Amino acid sequence: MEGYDKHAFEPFAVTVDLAVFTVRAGALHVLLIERGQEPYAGCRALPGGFVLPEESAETAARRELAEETGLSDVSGLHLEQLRTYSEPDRDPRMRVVSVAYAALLPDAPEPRGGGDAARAHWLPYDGLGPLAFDHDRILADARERIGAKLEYTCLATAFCPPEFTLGELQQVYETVWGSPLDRPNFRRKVLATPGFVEPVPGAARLTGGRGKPAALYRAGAATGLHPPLLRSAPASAPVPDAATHSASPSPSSSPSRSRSRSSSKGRSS
Amino acid sequence: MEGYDKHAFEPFAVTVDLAVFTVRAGALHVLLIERGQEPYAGCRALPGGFVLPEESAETAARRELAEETGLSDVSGLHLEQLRTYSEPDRDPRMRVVSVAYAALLPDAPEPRGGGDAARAHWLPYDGLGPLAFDHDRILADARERIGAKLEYTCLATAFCPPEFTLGELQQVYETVWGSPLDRPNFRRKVLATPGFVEPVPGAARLTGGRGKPAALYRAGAATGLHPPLLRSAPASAPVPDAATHSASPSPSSSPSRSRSRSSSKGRSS
DNA sequence: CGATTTATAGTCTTCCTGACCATTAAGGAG
DNA sequence: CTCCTTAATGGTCAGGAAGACTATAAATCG
Repeated sequence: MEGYDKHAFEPFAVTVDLAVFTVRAGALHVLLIERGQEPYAGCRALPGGFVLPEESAETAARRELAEETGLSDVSGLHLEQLRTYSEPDRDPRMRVVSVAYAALLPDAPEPRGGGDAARAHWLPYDGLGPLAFDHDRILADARERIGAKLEYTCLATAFCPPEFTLGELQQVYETVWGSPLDRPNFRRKVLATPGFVEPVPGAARLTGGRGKPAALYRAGAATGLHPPLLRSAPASAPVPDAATHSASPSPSSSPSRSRSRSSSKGRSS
Repeated sequence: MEGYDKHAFEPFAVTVDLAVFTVRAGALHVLLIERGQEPYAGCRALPGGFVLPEESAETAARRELAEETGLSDVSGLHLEQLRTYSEPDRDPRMRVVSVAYAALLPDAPEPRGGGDAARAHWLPYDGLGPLAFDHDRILADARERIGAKLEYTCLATAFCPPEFTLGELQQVYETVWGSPLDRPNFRRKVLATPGFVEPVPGAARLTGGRGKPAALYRAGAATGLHPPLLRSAPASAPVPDAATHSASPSPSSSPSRSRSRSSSKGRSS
């Protein structure tokens, strides 16, 4: 980072690639385009494009998000930088460095609008064939990142419409993590976290028909989640077993008597 | 990510910037260079450099790490991509996109060796003046990332030499987090986590002189830490208090008896 | 030697969570 | 209308993890 004039440097093309997720019908969906030309013609790929001369990558990502989804206002959507992919051979034509972003959408309207949006479609994450370039890896990284952030942030509400039920929120977790959660426990945890959700006063929604109507909630002001809401088995970083460890002396403390208190966490007025 | 031939695109310079950390004398130190020329002449900056035509950013980062530290073998060091900084005006001379990396070193030998290494020096993280370019922000992001990863990974051992005591490991946490930990509890947690550390059979080290010799440990095979070892107060994602949140139907429950105990983290007395 | 320092070994209590069971409030079948 | 099903909501209970200590062991220093 010094002496620009002295060293020769290669010019790179810089692009952004977007992993755009939504939850539809209980399944995780991704926004993909079908490539019309070589290389990888006919293959699916992540939406994306070049970073323009006067743009930051962040700006370019949000612009592309608007173009590809056809949505007029993407300012409220969650968009976060994932990481940058820069293998020299990741694009056979030339040297392209790509900054990947992950975005979350509440509902999943099929993209419509001019130009780019027409090419994009929602596809279920599971059962996707191979994607163009290194987009398989980008997409897998994106899913893992989102799954991890659900644990210790309030990000899940980004998948939900402005008003939602706790059942819908729970389904976000179950869909992204791919494992079911206990409903009462999930409820308890969410409601005990100050600022995660706030109830909509008199509202309730009939949940599609059968069953008791569910109360509606809005996203709260909190962004972090302490303590976190952990997945049972970590998908990304499996603890390598350590079969022969001799730790944990087992406390064997006398069983504490019934706890009458309700004990929520947030307080501390 | 399509039609390269049809669109004009701006060539960017791509660089890597390194936030290299170590723990020395109980304080977090960073490897910095002093710039010799404009812009920001005389300012401190993160080490870094251009990504070469046939390199990935990862490769470039490791090469720069070797060059700037003067170490002959950096293959075992922890190096992870942080994020990419691409504001159009971040370098006044030209359009430069920088991929930032964070690296962790066990001990902190003053860099020596040819060329680049001579410019680099360890400086305490606390009390640093402003850095060149947007390196303040990169450095702050790096520290936050490392602090967060200590919570849910076994990363802390990357700051330690091959054999270390639990006291040294604890000091890593305390230094990066900036808050003291209870020693017996820390011990219990680390030893109860399979694969975090493994004891070196007959070894013990006199801890600088006074006190009982501490047992030596090596880093284990585990990478993840479940359940995590949480900081008490999140520095990065402070729950926005939610002063006026009306959520959580309120457990009523008479205000849980004042916790008579100290409640602050540092031990009392 | 005793005092100090540091490592290590417990104890106890509280809080969080997973696994349940119970109740309420809707719709649908007969 | 009544019973059954479905889903939301409200509880209980036991076990585990973590915070807050107290106690003991093994070195060095004065």
